[in-house]
Amino acid sequence: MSHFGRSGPPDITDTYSLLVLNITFRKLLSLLVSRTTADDLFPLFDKYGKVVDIFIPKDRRTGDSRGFAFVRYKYADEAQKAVDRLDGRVVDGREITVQFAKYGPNAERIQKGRIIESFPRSRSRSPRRRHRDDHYKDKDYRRRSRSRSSDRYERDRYRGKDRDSRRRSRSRSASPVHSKGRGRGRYDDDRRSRSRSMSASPARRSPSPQKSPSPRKTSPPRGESPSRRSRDGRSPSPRSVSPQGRPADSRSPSS
DNA sequence: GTTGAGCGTT
Repeated sequence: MSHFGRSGPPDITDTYSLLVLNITFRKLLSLLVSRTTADDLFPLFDKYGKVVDIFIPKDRRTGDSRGFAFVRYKYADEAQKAVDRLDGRVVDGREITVQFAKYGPNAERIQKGRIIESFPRSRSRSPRRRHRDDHYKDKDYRRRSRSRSSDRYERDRYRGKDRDSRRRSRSRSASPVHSKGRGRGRYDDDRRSRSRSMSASPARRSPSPQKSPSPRKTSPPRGESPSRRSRDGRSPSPRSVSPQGRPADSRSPSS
C-alpha cells in the first residue's frame, strides 16, 4: 500500500483525482521532486481525507518525474478540502498547487476530478449498440444532468472561492495579463479618440503649435472677456477691484 | 534574463 504507483490504477471510477503541481517550473526542481515521493505526499494529503491512490507520472525514458502528481481521493468534499487547504501552500519550502484534475487517464475530460467511466478498455463488452446506445444515452444524459446540477452548484460556489483565493495569491502573475488587457483597452480608446481628433485636426501635430495659437491664444480671452463682462455688468472692473495688486505693483519697482 | 500553465501508470 505504500507504493501507490506500483499497484497500478485501482478503482478510479469512484475516486476524485487531484492534480498536484509542486514546483517552480524548473528542471532543477526535478531533483527536488525526486525527493518528494508518493509516500511523502500521502500523509500530507491523507490528513485531509482518505487518499485512495497517489500517482506521480514519470518519464519512462529518463525516469524523471514531470513535476506533478495525482492524488486520488475517495470523497469529493475531502478532495475539495485538500485543494482548499493545500493549494498554494508551501511544502518543503516550495509552493505547491493543488487542483482538480481536468483530464482523465484516457485524456478524457473529467468533472471535478471525478473520473467518468466512458468506455475504457471494456470495449470487448459490446462496442456496437446503436439502437441501444440511444437508450443508454438518454439514461446517462438524465443521470448526468441531475448529478451535474448539484455538482455544478457546489462547484460554482467552490470555484468562486477558489478563484478568489487563487487570484489573491496570484495577483502578481495576473498583473501582466491585466496590464495587457488594460493596455489594449486603452489603446483602443486612444485610437478611437485619436482617430476623431485626427480627423478633426490633422494639422495639430506637425505644424508649430506656437505660431498659430500664440497670437490668438492671448488675444481672444482678453478682448472677449472684458467686453462680455462689461456688458453683463457683473464684474465691472476687475482691475480696480484689486487694491492689493496695485501696492504690489508699486512695491515691485520700489524694491 | 524572466515569465506560465501544466493532466496520468500496472
